[in-house]
Amino acid sequence: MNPLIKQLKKYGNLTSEIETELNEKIKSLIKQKGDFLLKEGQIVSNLFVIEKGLVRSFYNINEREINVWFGFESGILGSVMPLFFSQPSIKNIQFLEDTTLYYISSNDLESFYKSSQEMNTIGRKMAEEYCKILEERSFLLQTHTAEQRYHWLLKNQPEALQRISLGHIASYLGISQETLSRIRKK
Amino acid sequence: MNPLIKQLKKYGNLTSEIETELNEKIKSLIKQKGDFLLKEGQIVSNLFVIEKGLVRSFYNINEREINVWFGFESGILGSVMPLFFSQPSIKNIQFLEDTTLYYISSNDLESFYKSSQEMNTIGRKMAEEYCKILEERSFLLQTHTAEQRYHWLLKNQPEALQRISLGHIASYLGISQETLSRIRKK
DNA sequence: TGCTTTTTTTGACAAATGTCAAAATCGTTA
DNA sequence: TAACGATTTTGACATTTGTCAAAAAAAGCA
Repeated sequence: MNPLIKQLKKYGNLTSEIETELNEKIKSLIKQKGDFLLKEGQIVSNLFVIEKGLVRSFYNINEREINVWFGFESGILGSVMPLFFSQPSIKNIQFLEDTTLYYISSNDLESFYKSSQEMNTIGRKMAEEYCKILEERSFLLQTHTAEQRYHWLLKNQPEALQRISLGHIASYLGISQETLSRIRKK
Repeated sequence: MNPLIKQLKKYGNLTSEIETELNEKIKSLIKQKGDFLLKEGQIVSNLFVIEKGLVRSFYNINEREINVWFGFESGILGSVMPLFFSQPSIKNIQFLEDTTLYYISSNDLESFYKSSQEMNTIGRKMAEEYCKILEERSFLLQTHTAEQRYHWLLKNQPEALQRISLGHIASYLGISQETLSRIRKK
C-alpha cells in the first residue's frame, strides 16, 4: 500500500473508491542529505509522508538556526502556514539524510475534503493529533529544565539521539550545545 | 445570534437548517470567579465559547500551578484531551472572573460532523487554527528570553496585563513572579 | 475609615544556563 | 595511514533567572 495512504488510514476509514482516487494523485520525491524541502517565505502546500530518511524543520533567528521538529520514517510532514492557510512558511524544512517522500498537494487534498466525508474527518483528526503533540511540546518547554527536557527526549525519541547531531538536538531542546554536552556526560 | 454559532461561522458557512439544529443543542452556563470548569483527570468533553468573563487553564506540577492559556470574551474554549480524544484532561480550567459560557457536547458535535460537511470542515479549521496558535507559543517559549516574552504579551495581549494578576502572567510566560516584576519596572 | 488579606516589589544570594575560545575526538577520504 | 573537516568536549567566566524572606503597596471588607 502507498505509504501516505497507510498513514491516512490510521486516522479513519477510506472507501476503496477514494483510495483509488488518492493513488492517482499521490506522487513521490527523492531528496538528498542537505537539500531543502522548503525555505522560509515559500508556499509549498503539500502533505508529505516520509518513507525513509530524516527531516528537520527550523527557524532562522538572528542568523541562528532553531530546530523545532524532527521527522522520521512514516512520519507525516507539512508546514502549517502553507498547508493550512496557503500562506508563506515561517520555517525551513531540510533533509538530514537521503529521504524518500510521498505527497499530495493541498489543492487535491481540499478537493477530497469537499467530496469525501471520510477524508474530511481524517484531515480533522490529523490536525487534532498535531494539537496534542504541540501542547505537549509547549508544556515541555515551559515547565521543564534543560536536563529534564533531555531526559524526556531520551525516553520519548531515543532514535533521535542516535541519528541526529548534538548541535541539532540542543537547539531543538532550546539549550546550548555545550550545556547539552555537559548534561549528557552525567 | 448565539455566541457559539457566531464563532463557528468564522471558520466556515453553515446552512440555516444546521444552524437551527445547533440552536437546539447549545446550552449556557454561568460560573463565578474561582469556580472550576474542569479539573485534572476529568472528562468534560464540551466545546465552549466565552460570552463574558475570563478563564485560565493550568497544569499542577510539584504543587505549583503553571498557566498555559487565558481565555477572553468570544474565545473558543475546550480541553484537547477530553474534546478530541475523549480522555481525561491533564489540565485544569478555572474562572478568574464571573463568566458566562455557551457550549455544545462533543457527542452532539460528533453527530454534526457525521451529518454535515460544513460542520466537519469547521471542526477541521478550528483544529488547524489551534495548531497555528500552539506553534507560535512553542516558538515563543523555545527561542525568547523572559524579557522578550513579556514584550510579546504586551504587544499581542495587552488586555491580559490589565485583567490578570502578575503571578498568573509570570507562570504563563514561564518565569518567576519576581523576575517579571523586575522586567516590568524598566 | 481602619483592618485584614492579597498582590507586588525589593534585596541578597544561589543555581542554571549561555558564551567564547581552545582542545579533543570522530569520521571521511586522499 | 595520514590529513582534513566536522563534531563534541572542556574550561573560564558572564549573564540570566530563580529562590527565599521581608517590606511595601494595593485591594477587599467590616
